[in-house]
Amino acid sequence: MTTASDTPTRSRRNRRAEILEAAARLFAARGFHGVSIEDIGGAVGVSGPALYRHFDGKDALLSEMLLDISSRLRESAVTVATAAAGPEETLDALLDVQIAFATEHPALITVHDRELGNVPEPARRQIRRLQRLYVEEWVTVLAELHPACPAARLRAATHAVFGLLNSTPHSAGELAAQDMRPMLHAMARAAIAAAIG
Amino acid sequence: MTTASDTPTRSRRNRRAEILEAAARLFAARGFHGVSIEDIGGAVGVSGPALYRHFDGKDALLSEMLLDISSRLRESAVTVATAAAGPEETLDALLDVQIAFATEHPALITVHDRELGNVPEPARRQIRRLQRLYVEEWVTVLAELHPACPAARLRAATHAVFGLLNSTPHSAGELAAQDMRPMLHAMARAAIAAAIG
DNA sequence: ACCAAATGTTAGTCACCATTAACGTCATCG
DNA sequence: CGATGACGTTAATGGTGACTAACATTTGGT
Repeated sequence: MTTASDTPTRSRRNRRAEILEAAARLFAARGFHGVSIEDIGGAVGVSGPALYRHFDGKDALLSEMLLDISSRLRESAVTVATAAAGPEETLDALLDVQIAFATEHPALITVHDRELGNVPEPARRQIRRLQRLYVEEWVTVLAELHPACPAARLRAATHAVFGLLNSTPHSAGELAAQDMRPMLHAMARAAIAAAIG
Repeated sequence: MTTASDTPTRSRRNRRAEILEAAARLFAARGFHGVSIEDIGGAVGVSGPALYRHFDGKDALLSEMLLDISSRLRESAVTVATAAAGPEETLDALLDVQIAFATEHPALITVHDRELGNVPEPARRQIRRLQRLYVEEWVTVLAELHPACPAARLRAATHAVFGLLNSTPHSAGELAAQDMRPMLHAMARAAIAAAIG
């Protein structure tokens, strides 16, 4: 109804990506089971079963979406962690990665931490693994900053910080991104210091 | 299959509450559309359409659930705000209310900020209103602590703090509640100070 | 121009699910 | 007792939605 039938040339280009993006937006808004194949097709200008030319099914679409998100996050974290000067700088860089992702792709973040339960088993394990590795990247850095703190506490604090940073989809529109990002960074920094300091 | 058929006397007592509790757990785990009436009935030992003796339908059940949650939160906030000595104490009390609710009823918190979109219109508006009033309770207190800070920033910071506090369902089992609660309080306090200070 | 792969379309099919109907049971209260 | 209402049960019913089948159309390589 709104988008999609722009240029007929673009259609051939990256339908897959277009579908994934539209599906993410819809899943974030109404939940996996609240969105039909027809809805997703309609959002990109094709209708219904055309999606089966690009994906094995609705489950496969979700699996690929979450796998992509968790891969990207983890990869960014690894890059940042290896290229860093010290734990303080690494933590700042990790925060920036997560904040950038959350503010630039709110729908992906929303889907990422709501819909894992709907991913069928082969992929679910892998996504969980990537998520765990991502968390461990944070925990490692935090442990360097405060070796005496038990790992369980560091992990819990990390999840709390994710909750803080991933709140952007909920407060969309309240504040401009240019104001939101440094505020989130400062809040997260202070929260971490309070948790493990 | 698991619970429910304990005492036949308890059955007559509070079926409604039992149903609401089971439904909350299921909705939190699989999402509103991922749970069938049959599932909910089965979870309390009756099967399927028996629920219609207690609720007008699946939508009505969700509406009542969210209305109850937002009412309880707002009422607690009002109580705390009127009985308080000063803004600092009020803020501490508000934090304790939210932390207690989030750690004691993780399923309710999860449903509360995921499923509003599935509530039909008469109730949706009312729930939104209660949620807005709850947020305003926080914003009012924060404004007293820092009058120069623009309201939009206070609102965004409040949402971020909710994200932090409501992260408990995600980090369930990492840390004992007795350790988790003061840590969340300290993190939230520090995050607020960093945001508006 | 011709073939094959890619990409769509529309019309089934089949399962699931919310809701209703029609029909018991049992306790309470007159 | 006997009726009434609370609470359940098992069969429809009707709609929706994922997926498949059968049938175009386009397109790029030869």
